[in-house]
Amino acid sequence: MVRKIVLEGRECPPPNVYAEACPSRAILELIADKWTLLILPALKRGPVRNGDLMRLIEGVSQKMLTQTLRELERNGLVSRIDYGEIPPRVEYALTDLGRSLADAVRKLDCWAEAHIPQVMAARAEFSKKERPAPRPAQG
Amino acid sequence: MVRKIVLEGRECPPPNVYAEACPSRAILELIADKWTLLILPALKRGPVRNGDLMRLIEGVSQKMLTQTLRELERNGLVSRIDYGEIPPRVEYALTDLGRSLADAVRKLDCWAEAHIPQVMAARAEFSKKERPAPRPAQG
DNA sequence: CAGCATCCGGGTTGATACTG
DNA sequence: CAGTATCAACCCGGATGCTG
Repeated sequence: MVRKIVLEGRECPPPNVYAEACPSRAILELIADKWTLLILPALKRGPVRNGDLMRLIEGVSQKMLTQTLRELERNGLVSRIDYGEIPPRVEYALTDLGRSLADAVRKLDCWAEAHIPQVMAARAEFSKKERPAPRPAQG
Repeated sequence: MVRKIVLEGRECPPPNVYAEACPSRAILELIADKWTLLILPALKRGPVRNGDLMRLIEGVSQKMLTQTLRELERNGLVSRIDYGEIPPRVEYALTDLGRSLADAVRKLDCWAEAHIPQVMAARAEFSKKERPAPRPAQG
């Protein structure tokens, strides 16, 4: 039996994002952000304004929203359209690059929503397992 | 007409993970973690030992590895198999639930790796845009 | 080898106030 | 409305030392 970890394979073997120095790691960390995971699919609807995003994504602060959007813009996933009006009117939209990622991200969102029952059940199960002996103290 | 339903299902409208109170948000935040994004696909290869993961995933500390694995276990995505041997031997594997998520997560990893050039290019472009006039002073 | 407890520095986040 | 600036609080995450 070869107990060696086989790296390369057609089906699923993960890529080499595991290398700390690889740029893909940095990109991955951009994606591994709770606001990114919410904002990206939200933009699939089409150009959205700042205020609309604020209202849509409950719990996000103005600071984090802008910050995340900037980061996404910097990485070419989102485009910012400033109409130069007064009062200000700015719209955010997915770029082609962003769209290709938003599809994958949306799947995660859907997964999260679709598997709430299973996860909840697992948590309950885990609690039980963790406390097999409720410390009978003394008799 | 069934068409409308099909369109809604496969097209983009994001789900209601946007509600702060919805459990899916909590689940999403579990996913929105850089180590989760690396560990999950890593387990697709089959049961893996702690040490192997440490070596595979560069830069992860023992603490974060265990911590993340615990969290994944708690949520029913990963199963922990302790062989009760000495020296200790523990293996981690995906549950069915975890497997279904790992597929989606792996796509993100692949995306990150596949789009390095585009992202790099976008960053360069962004830098230029941010500094349109490098203050040429006078000619 | 697997994993926990502890300490602690710093990055990240939220609140608030302010601008155009 | 969109966005910045500032500050304090917090939590994350690394390092270390110890256990079985």
